[in-house]
Amino acid sequence: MTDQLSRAFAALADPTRRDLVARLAADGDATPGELGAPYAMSLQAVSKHLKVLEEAGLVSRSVDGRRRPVRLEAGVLDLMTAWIERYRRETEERYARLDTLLAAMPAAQPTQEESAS
Amino acid sequence: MTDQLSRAFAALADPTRRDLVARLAADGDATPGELGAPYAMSLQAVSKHLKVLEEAGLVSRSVDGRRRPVRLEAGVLDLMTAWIERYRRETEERYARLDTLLAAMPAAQPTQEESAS
DNA sequence: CTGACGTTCAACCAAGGGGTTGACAATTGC
DNA sequence: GCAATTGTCAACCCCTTGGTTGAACGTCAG
Repeated sequence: MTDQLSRAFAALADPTRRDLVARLAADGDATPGELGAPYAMSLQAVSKHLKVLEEAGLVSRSVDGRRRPVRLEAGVLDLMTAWIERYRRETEERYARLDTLLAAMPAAQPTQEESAS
Repeated sequence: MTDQLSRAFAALADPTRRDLVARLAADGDATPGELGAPYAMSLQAVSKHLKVLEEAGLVSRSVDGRRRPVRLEAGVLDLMTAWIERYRRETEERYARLDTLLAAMPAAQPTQEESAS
């Protein structure tokens, strides 16, 4: 599970981390303290979640005095949609081909049900 | 980790399972045996992977004699892209707004260093 | 200087994940 | 009927993960 895509999918598999991403997208940069406030969870736990997101490339942390503002990085999100959409499209194309094939058949050989004209 | 989106992301966090999805998308339905052949891994392990994909709603298994053909279900992929794209778009819109804001400013007020007093 | 603040690091724990092997169930072919 | 084929279930092992607490670090305010 060392590749970027695996880390990204794993990162978003956690509801808390998805919520963090959602809030960063909606409200913009925020500090761990601000981000963790809504959760019934220690700040250390939030820090760990942010680390996971960072190692997945979904988030970057800078240093500003004693604060570490967190920023959402959209790049990896693109990678993910690219992956998903590729195979979703392939599937749909295969189905489409299969449909035309079935439609072109001589209205016989029903696999489960028939619908010829 | 009980919700569908969490299960789906977790399912695709594993390279083997992503490969299974990729091959199902490219080649269409296949049996566990066929799917597992390329991997240096027991058939039981493949079966587990397929179960994870099934519980995520990414795949369905039917029964045909002693075979259990596996089919890729594209629906959940849509859910995932919908989630990701929403926040990617929000992020980009926020950046765009920020850019116009900065561009509209009177070319002063440096954020990191200052010399005015 | 000192103390409060914001954050991370380290050690620990319970639970889950990915793999194994062994046993079992169901279907097919001879 | 019997044996081979196809696949799942169950128990187990090891490593990772999400959470905890306690300590430490750097920074800002008085």
